[in-house]
Order: sequence, then C-alpha cells, then structure tokens
Amino acid sequence: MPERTPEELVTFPKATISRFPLYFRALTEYNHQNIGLVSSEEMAQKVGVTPSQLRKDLSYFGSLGIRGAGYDVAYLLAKIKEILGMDRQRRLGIIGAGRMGMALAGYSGFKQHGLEVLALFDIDRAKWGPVNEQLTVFPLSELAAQREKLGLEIAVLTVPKAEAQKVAELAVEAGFRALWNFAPVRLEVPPEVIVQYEDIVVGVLTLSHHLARKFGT
Amino acid sequence: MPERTPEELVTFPKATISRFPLYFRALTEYNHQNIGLVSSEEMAQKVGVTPSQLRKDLSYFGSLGIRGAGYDVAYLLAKIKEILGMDRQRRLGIIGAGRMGMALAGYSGFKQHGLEVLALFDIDRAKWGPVNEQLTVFPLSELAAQREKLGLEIAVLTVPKAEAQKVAELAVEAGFRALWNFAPVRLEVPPEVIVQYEDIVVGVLTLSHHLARKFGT
DNA sequence: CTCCTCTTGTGAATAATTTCACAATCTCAA
DNA sequence: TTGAGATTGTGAAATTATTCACAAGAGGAG
Repeated sequence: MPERTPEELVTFPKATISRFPLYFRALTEYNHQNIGLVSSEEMAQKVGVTPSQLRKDLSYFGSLGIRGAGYDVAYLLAKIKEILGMDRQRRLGIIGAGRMGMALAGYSGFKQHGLEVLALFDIDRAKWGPVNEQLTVFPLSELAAQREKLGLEIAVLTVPKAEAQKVAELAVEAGFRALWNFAPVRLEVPPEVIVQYEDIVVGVLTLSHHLARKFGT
Repeated sequence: MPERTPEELVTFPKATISRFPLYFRALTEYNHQNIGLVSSEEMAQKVGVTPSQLRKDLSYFGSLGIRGAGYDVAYLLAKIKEILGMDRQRRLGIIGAGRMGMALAGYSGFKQHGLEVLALFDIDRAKWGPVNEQLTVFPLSELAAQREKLGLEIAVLTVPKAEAQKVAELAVEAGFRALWNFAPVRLEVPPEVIVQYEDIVVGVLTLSHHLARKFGT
C-alpha cells in the first residue's frame, strides 16, 4: 500500500527562494502584456540573473517549462505562487505601532503578493483604536484573541531592541509560528517557530563600504 | 621607488560585509557595558554565527585580535567603522516623498550608523517645502544643486517602478555615484555607479514559503 | 512522417563560501 | 623567566552554490 509520497525532498540553495519574488514580478508583467510564453534567456535578462541559474532554480520544483518553446507564463506564475505560499492570502499582525510599524502597515506592495496586514498591536494605550476603516491598533494583551479571530499567521516585530525577546515570547505563546523580526537582535524561540530577520541598514552600509573602498572615502 | 601599496587586495565573500553591521552593533553594546575585551566565541554566539566564521570575516581585514585574549572592543569597533565607511558621516538624499520615502526619512536607526538623511525630492509640487526643522522636500529639478550644497553621496530611490529608471538617470546626471534602490526593477547605469537593491517582500515571502512547506499551507 | 531548429532540464565541472583543526602567540601567575 | 591555559589567524578540507555543456524533447515545415 503506497504511502503518500512526500511533496518534495530535494534540497536547494537558500538563495533560490529569494530569487522567486523577482521571477514572480517579471511573470506578472509578462502576463499584463499578454505574453504567453517566455524563454529563460529573456526572463533572466529582465531580472538580472543568468539563464542557467533561472532554469536551475525552477528545476528544483519540477519540469515547469516546455522544451524547445520556453515557459508558459500563466502556468509558471501559478506554480511560483504555490511555491511561495502565495496561493492563499497570508495575514500579518504587526507588533509595535511606531514609525516602522505604521509604514509597513501602509505599504501598498503587499497586496499583489497575497499579503495582508489585518491588525497592529502596542502596549501604549494612547495608540489603541482604529487607524482607518481597515485597521485597528489593539492592546498587546489581545494578541492571542485577535490572532485566532482574524486568522493571523505572521507576527511582524517592529519593537525596540530591548523589548524584542519578550514580545517574541508573547507572540509564540499567542500561537504564532512565524516571526518577521525588524529588531536588531537574535531571538530565542522554540525550534518549530520560524524567524526571518530583516536588517534595513545592511544594504546602505554595503553601499557605504563600497564608496569607502572604491573611491577612498 | 616604492608605489603606494594598494589598500587591500584580498577578495572576500560578499556575505562577509553583510555580517559587519551585526558585529558593529554587538560591539557597540559591549562598549556600553564597559566590556573591553571579547572572544570570538562570545561575540559569535551573540550575533548568531560560528566563531570561526567571525574570525575568518575579520581576518580579511588584517589581524584585528589578540591571540590568547580576544578582541579589543574599542579597537575593533573603530576598525569596523572604517571598513563600513562609517568613520565619516554619509549623507543621503531620498528621491520620492511617498510613504516609503517618508518612513525612511524618519527612521531613527540611521544615526548610530553614521547615516543622515538631509533632503527629500519629489516631482509633486504639493509635497515641496519643509517637513520639519531638519528636512525639506525639494523639487526634483534641484537634485544636482542640493547634492552639491548638502554633500549628498547616496541617492535613495523610493519611486514607483515605472519611474525608477528615469529617476536613476537623473540621479547619475546630478552626480550621484551610489544608488539604494527600493523599486522592484533592475537599473541600467554606467559601470562606475554602484547600485544596491532592496526588496522588502523577499523576507516575508521566504517566511510564507516556509509556512507552506513546513506546515503544508 | 521526418528533419531541423529551438530551448529546457540536468549531471558534471567549476567556483565560492564555510568549517575544521591546529600552529602561533599572547596573558597571567608563580 | 618559565610554563600553563587561552584564543586568534589561517591553510586545507568540506560543503554549498553557480555555471557549463549537451542530451532530451517539443514544435513546426514540408
């Protein structure tokens, strides 16, 4: 009696997944332009990778193209959505209604990627209440109740560094299994919880380093 | 007659530089706690890398530690500032005074990294004028003049995708040699111009992928 | 149906990055 | 001054990621 075969057992470079959003957006654009078929050459050029890297990246998830022809835009788009978990809406709750939290809450780019900010949380009672029609700032104590009610899956941590560990623990207690952490600290969480770190200054300091090195200050 | 020897000829992994901001912040903290000496073991633990990776990363820039003792916090901090080009202030101009641009302009974390936002630029005349005591939104046409006057080095592109290429060209014409691009497009620029791409959704889509894969949606 | 052209999919080769393991050498104590 | 204990710095090994190069189809023309 055959077991259900595991979805995918292949391992692939971590960087592969980080290129998928690029592919997704390129394909979205081709779709808008009513282009039905695209070659790895063409698409790779557009996103700035080599054609063989694009093909290799896709190959980890099956034979998604048509030999001799290219990739079917609509089909590949659907596959990539599936791979990135965008085939269903992901609901985010932002903890920390400071400047960073509010900016993220208002970011218009989430929608096209199947992401949705449904609530903010803060300890500061002065911030509690509706932000606009869609969005309310809740007391931090409502984390578990609202997660349940709104179906939140991802907790976004935009709190000061000193608070981050404590808040992460609250989020885990409240049932979150995925944290997107903007605070510049490593978090201690149970192994089943996934943490993604975001460090906004890395990019600009990389630039600064190149300026220093290339132009000697 | 000896030529001036080139500052550094070693090549190192690109990821090395992206770990330096982590080291920088850990060291800053040790400094505040009046810890004068720290081992690679201790510091690596704190930032979440292996001790040998930390030592290797630092070794590309010379022998920065003391065998048998560890790293001198103040000395290493100074060195890392130098490597990241933080030994002098870097001045940023943000092009695109939309939500993202304004959020970055108000980000309080830049200061401790030697970064300073000195101006915003926009085509929309409704946005022109002072934002607060420190900061003004200028017409895009003033890009070159203000870059010169304020000593701006890095242009931050927070404009819509469709505008990004054109705006990049304006920035290059205005004399910028470093672009930090938040628009999800690859930019065509002359080879001497450095572009750093920032893609805010990569992190959260990575989470989404892990959710889909680990918990099967 | 066959041939020719095109482009994918993928093992193998190459390149890049990380980890290992230990010699070098510093500190401190007696 | 010497020896014990600690921790760096770094070639070499191991691992991971990218690129190459070509066989395996797919599609279209005749």
